[in-house]
Amino acid sequence: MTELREGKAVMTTLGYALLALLAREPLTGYDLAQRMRRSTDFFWTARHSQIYPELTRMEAAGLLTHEVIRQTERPDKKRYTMTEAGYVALRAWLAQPVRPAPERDEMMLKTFCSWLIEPWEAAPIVRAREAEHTARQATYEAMLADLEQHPDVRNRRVSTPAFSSYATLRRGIQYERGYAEWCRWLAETLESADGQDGA
Amino acid sequence: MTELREGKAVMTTLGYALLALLAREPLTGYDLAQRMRRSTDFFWTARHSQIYPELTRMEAAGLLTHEVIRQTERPDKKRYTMTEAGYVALRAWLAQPVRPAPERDEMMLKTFCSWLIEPWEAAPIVRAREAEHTARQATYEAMLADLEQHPDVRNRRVSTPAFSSYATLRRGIQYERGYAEWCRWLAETLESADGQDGA
DNA sequence: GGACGCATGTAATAGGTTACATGATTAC
DNA sequence: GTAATCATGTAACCTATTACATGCGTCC
Repeated sequence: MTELREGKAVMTTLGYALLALLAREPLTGYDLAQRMRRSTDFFWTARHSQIYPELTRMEAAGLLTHEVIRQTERPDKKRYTMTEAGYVALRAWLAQPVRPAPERDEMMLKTFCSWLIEPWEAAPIVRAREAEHTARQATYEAMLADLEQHPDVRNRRVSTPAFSSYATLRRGIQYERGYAEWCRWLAETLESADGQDGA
Repeated sequence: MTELREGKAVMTTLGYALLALLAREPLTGYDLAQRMRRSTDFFWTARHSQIYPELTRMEAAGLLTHEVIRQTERPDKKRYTMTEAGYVALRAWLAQPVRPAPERDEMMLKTFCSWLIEPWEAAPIVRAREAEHTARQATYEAMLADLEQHPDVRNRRVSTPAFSSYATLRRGIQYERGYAEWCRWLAETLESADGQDGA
């Protein structure tokens, strides 16, 4: 049996994020980097500079294998495929409880000291965030509309990749909608309070 | 004029988080560490090992000063107070747009590959998260009830620390409620799907 | 007697970002 | 010509966590 952690190579969350994507289809490091750059539909981000070394480490640990795809018009690429050991590791991780994540939200931090600036100064920043969240909500909703057509989603076949994507998307939409709503409330409060409440 | 960044000491977000707390009242490193350990009511976390050196750096940059409070029964402590330069720096940061934060949510990551395990295996993990978010929602709601008694909040005096705390708390509650709701939906779907949808 | 709270610090390591590096093809 | 996409990698740096370190007083 090939052991997973030889020297001191313990799995990182990034590693599991890569496995999460590779569990669905074989991908190259470049593909993975693209999916992890902007967190649309996916909930973990990383740059290629972090991904390439991680893939190498994971392959050394026996969780992945790769095949080189030679190309003439473009650079050659490595397509990574999960091994059985990879699936075992991912399933083992899934069964473990979720570790509480440290909350770090710059918008909230600014809101916390928004009393230091004038309402008319603060309001536009809040409005900008509102627009961002509303836009992302719209993007997610379009993706959801597509996914809802999928038979696995319609039939609530929960043990399918399509349903899992559907579940995360629902949370994404809820998150963006909620954030946008809160921004709207705060912006309106700041705007209406402006004038009658000086520094 | 005392310059803020002499060598290469640029402000970090942690620095602003510390200023955000110190803008309300002078505090010791220990006090700050306590407020930043668990993100109840506050939205930035850090350990004391990160806080103490940062305070030293910020004082060197002229944003803070400290006075030693001698104690006999307990160790002496340093109480940090913001300087005018500190307020200027914090306000300047506040006026800048919020940088988009990388989304990293382990629960979402697990949901994304929940199709790999049986519904009856996934459901308890989701239920555990639901309980956590519901509990935090309750904590925040109790804090909100208190804050709503505050005259600055009742009169919508937005340029007060009390109102700023109120605004962040509202978002906190909304966040926890939303997350809990989504967990409930997912858990129920997984539980009801169990049996009629095998691997 | 041992754990916990007060109170401050440093050192080692892990995790993540930015920048450096290369090189072909395609689109404006 | 200039930028963008494809494709992979390394190096330097910054941020954050874990662990090490000290020492007194109180509570169980």
